[in-house]
Amino acid sequence: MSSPLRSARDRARTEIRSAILDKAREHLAVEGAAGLSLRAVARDLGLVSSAVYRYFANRDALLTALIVDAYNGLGDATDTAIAGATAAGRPARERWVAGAEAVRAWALAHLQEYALLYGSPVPGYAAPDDTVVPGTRVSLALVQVVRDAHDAGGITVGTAVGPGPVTTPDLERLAGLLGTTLPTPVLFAALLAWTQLFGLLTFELFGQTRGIVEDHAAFFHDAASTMAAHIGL
Amino acid sequence: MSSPLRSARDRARTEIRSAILDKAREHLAVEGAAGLSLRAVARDLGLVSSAVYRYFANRDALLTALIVDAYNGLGDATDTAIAGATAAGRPARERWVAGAEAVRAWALAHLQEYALLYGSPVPGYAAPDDTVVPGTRVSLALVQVVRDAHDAGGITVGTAVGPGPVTTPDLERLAGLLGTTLPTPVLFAALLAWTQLFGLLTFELFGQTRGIVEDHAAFFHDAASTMAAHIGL
DNA sequence: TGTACATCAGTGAACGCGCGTTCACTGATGTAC
DNA sequence: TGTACATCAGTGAACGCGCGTTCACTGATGTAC
Repeated sequence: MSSPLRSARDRARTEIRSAILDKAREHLAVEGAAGLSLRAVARDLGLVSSAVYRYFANRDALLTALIVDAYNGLGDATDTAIAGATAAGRPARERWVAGAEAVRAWALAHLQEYALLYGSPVPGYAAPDDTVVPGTRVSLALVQVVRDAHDAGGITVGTAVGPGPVTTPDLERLAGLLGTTLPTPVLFAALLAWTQLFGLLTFELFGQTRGIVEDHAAFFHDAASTMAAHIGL
Repeated sequence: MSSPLRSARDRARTEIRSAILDKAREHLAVEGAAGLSLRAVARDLGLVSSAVYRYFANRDALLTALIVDAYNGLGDATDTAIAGATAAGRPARERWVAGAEAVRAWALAHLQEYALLYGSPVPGYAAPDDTVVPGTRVSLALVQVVRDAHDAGGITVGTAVGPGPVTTPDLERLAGLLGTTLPTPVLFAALLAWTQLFGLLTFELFGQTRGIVEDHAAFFHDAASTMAAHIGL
């Protein structure tokens, strides 16, 4: 507290906390969330299982930390990709595709973490509020591309079918929540693209498109471009 | 074998087998696939755990039976809905939407079974070949609507962005597999709609759209119509 | 129709396993005087 | 700078739990003569 440098105890604390998280991520990658065990993680670190309780209140707290980190990793990857495309002066559609492909790249590299975020809910685990904000990062990054394009006048609304009379108020509420003036048909298309993006990834990662799609990267690229086109980018 | 009526033993066998499956489905609905336990199922049926092994070789065999039944339940529901819409003389787009909404209705009524089929893979479980054919039923039912419409000349291809040069051969291979002459842009759009349909459902069921979409039924309806429009129905 | 044997559903005990969490403890690190 | 006390990371044993699977067995059902 009084020292400008953190104490040895303090340093050790953060280091070991990360070591636990890293090892837990390793286990997650092999066993999945349901098979993640405090005891196994402790064992692998040469710790006694009860020692982990100095760092995480219980198994759920460890899971929550993993979820928050995963959301942030995904958020960072997407932000970086979009920022890069923006810096390179790429048009909105390509920025959107770059963001989408960053999501895919992260998901492929972190399969079980992706499953933790977007797969079946872990039975008996209720995500606490801490996970909400990091969880919105990807969606916000992607919708920001659409907002920028719209602000620059670069969106042509021409979707065949838009939202119906029941869905429209829902979208207006959402627009208010986002503090944006995006027209509802555009927001509708963006929402659809969002669900499609993750639907596609989930199918690819969980093996539903096995035997149907061969070149997943190419298919994803074409799909992402199509989504962007539907949004009007 | 010689008797026209099945023996008491035989009847008991099929009945108890179904009782085990029913109880397993109940447990699945509460605990999820990872928490499904042979012992708990046996206990609830007043059986000793080892007795279950007279009916299923092991836990994985039980899971497989649940998966096959679930795929068939979903397939039946979809077939019935589409057949009903066809019998009522509804146009192709409405037939597609009817099929999609049947998938949603089934999924809502069988959340954990849906998760078993389309959620995170169960760690350590590899679905055997028996599950492949039932697994394709929904997709085939939906694509059949598109084929019928195409055969009747009812498809207007006008998608903004189609498949690229890498994806096109993939789609031609798939068309061959299906034994259809659907143009690749239509097949591409159908594939996208398929992934979007399940992406949307997964988001709704797993709570990703909580706080974003209020009236899920209406949103789904609008989304399904939009997908159909993108296919050209 | 009656008897002898074969089949097989269900039993109960056991094997060997891993899990999350609690708790009194020890000894090293940090802090206040 | 040195000492006394407070903090707290890590220990090791224990509690109580549930799991999948195997195996020798019993007794009822089915079958062949």
